[in-house]
Amino acid sequence: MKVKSEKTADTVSTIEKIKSVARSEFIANGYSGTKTRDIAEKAGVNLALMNYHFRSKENLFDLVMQESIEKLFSFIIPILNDSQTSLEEKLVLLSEQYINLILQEPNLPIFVLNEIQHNPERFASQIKFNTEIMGSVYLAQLKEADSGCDAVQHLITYLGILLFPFFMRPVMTATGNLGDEQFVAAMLQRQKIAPDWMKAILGI
Amino acid sequence: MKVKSEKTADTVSTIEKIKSVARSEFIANGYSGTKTRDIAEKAGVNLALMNYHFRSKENLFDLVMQESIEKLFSFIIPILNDSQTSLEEKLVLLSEQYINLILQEPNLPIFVLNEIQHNPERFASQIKFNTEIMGSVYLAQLKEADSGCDAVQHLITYLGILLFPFFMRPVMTATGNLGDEQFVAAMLQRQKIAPDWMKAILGI
DNA sequence: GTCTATACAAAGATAGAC
DNA sequence: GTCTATCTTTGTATAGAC
Repeated sequence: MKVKSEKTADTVSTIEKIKSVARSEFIANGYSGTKTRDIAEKAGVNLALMNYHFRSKENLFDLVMQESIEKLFSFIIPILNDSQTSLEEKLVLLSEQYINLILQEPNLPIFVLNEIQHNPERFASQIKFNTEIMGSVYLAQLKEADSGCDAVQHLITYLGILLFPFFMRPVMTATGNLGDEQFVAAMLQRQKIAPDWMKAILGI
Repeated sequence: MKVKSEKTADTVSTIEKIKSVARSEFIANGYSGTKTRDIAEKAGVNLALMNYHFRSKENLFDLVMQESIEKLFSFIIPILNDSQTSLEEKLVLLSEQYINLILQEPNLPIFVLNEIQHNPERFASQIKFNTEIMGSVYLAQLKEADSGCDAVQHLITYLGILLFPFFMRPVMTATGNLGDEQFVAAMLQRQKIAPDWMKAILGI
């Protein structure tokens, strides 16, 4: 029984180890830029183990994508659908929590959006944009704040204000305009100002 | 002489044909997602011809990247550095010309930024962010308009307002929230409003 | 100089024996 | 769970036809 539980524990940790390395490799290099041998090597496991636990590279990738899409989109849904908070409060919450989240994993947005672009129909079903976001309290509040412009526009704009700097990060840091620490500092500054910017756009 | 000029013309068109297909393939699938055989097939040329005209896949890719970076970044430099136009005029010009440009090639931004992220040091030298953009008249005018916040923040914000919707496009269209035509319509609407949004942010 | 057919090597993923 | 074999894909090199 001791042996058996150890085996189970090892199996779980091996699977998690592979998934963990796969996640960082896929996010760093994309699907086609990632080699299964690299994952196996960095996870310290035998190459064939990946095919034993997961059926294929594609399968493993789908797991990572599902997690990543969940993290990037579903994460904000509770904030968007809280009927107790005002629009202003939602803007603050979104800025705080979203930027904190992405600072932990700066390449998550471009990874997810890039892979979706390469394979839109494949991942479309996993994105809960229709009901949870398009029918959210947040969108209704945006519509109320500015009936002159489509609320979806404002939705996208605010996401862009919060996320786009992370797309530009490699450009800024690689060209030597910004150090890594300076980028983080800039994002923390942005985190505080962003809600005011959005309110200015909405005229509230 | 006639023969020679014809040969030259054919050569050019073959090279251009390959480059043209390579461009669209690389932009659609990224570097590692693109196979040389696909390029050859879609260009209707023999596979070995690619290695004859260009030395390698990497070489061909570098040409495409150089063009793409030029298109995405250097394109706006003349607008940014025109000392004859006001900040408000620059905002309008940027919105008009940038959105028109990207509507022609909607996946250009995410392609370029994604590849730069995969290989920052390699393409850093090609991005003229230091002098031409960081030292631009536009940035000085932004600084003048809002001394309370770093002008680079505003630079990034406006780029995000103009470009980020294109990153979200596959998400919107694939989930059935937006048709392709509706997306274009939304971008044309945004093209008109974006300068006003930015002025609201700047408080001018 | 331009293009084709073919061959080769390396890397990839997967399957099956142990 | 592991190791090895295999089969496919992919990038590149060569030899020669036009």
